[in-house]
Amino acid sequence: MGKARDTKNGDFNDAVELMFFAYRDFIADPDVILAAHGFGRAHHRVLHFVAGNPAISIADLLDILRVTKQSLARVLRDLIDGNYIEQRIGANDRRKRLLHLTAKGSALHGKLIAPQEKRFDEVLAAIGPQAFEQWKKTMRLVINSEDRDNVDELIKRSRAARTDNGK
Amino acid sequence: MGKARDTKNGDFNDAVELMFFAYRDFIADPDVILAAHGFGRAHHRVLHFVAGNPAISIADLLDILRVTKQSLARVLRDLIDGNYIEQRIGANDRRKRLLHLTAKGSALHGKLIAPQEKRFDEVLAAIGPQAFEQWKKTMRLVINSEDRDNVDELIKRSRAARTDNGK
DNA sequence: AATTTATGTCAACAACACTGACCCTTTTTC
DNA sequence: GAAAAAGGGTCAGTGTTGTTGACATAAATT
Repeated sequence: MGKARDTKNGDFNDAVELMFFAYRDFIADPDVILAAHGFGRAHHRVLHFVAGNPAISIADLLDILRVTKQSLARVLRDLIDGNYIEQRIGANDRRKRLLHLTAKGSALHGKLIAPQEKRFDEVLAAIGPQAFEQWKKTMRLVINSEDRDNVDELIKRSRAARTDNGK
Repeated sequence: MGKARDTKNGDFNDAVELMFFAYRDFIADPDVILAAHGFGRAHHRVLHFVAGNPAISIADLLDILRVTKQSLARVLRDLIDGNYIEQRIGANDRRKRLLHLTAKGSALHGKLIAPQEKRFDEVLAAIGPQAFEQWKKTMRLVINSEDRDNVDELIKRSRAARTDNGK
């Protein structure tokens, strides 16, 4: 009932609004490019996580995306048929179909992520590297605590994948 | 091609990943509650923005949600029929159907937003009020520049709506 | 040899978005 | 006052992306 408590609730509500609008604009960027290729956001997500996790298995990809394999199969089929992604049979375990971007897939992924990185480039320019680092730490805390380590790993792998490609 | 440039690109890619996972968990919270009521995320969004903008018109709500009126109509029908939202004919302009939450709608909205506010309460506890404010400023900059003032307005109205209800 | 794992696929269904075409009522404009 | 514009409602059809459930195949493990 005190003033402090009202302000506090307001803070959290603000955070909820900001999450909605920031994500809305962030995700809207690639839509135009996707539509030109006849793809949707589901295709984008697959492309993105295969880009960041070369040689990822179907099961691991399902774990990241948290969708059913039937749901993944549809968009993955489009991407494989369109020569954006290729499957390689696992050397150790020949049951696994390890996913890789083709040159075509890598090019599309680059186009899709460009406006999103540009968006954060502008944010960084506005607030400086220190505040940007703080923002990233905060965003990490928004993630479920039990998943934070996994996300750390994903980000690490994604960095490595980018360096390997000399990108 | 220098080391600094690689690191910089890595930063932006990190930001993209963080947006994805943070939003995924953030939005997953209310799903269980929604499912129990036979509602989906579209219902949640309508409920949320009517809560924050009492007496909002259909056109203004469409502008926030950025969906077609046919798409809105379906979920709005569910919410009105279920007595979560009521329409009042505009006093000045009798063409308008101004939307309000009923007590039932307000109660459901409260239940839906609770886990999300709790999530940010924990973030605040972890990083402190100053870093939290900085995070909010940064998130605002992630929003399209032409929309930031509108979001400021929405947040202001939402605060006012909450104070009026003595919440 | 039997079981489990990794993956693929068929079928049906539901939520939520879209376009396009109308309609009615009310307000504004000429 | 008539015509046009604005606000809203609705019907019909379609597409993407998600779901369950069932079943199939090949390869690895027990």
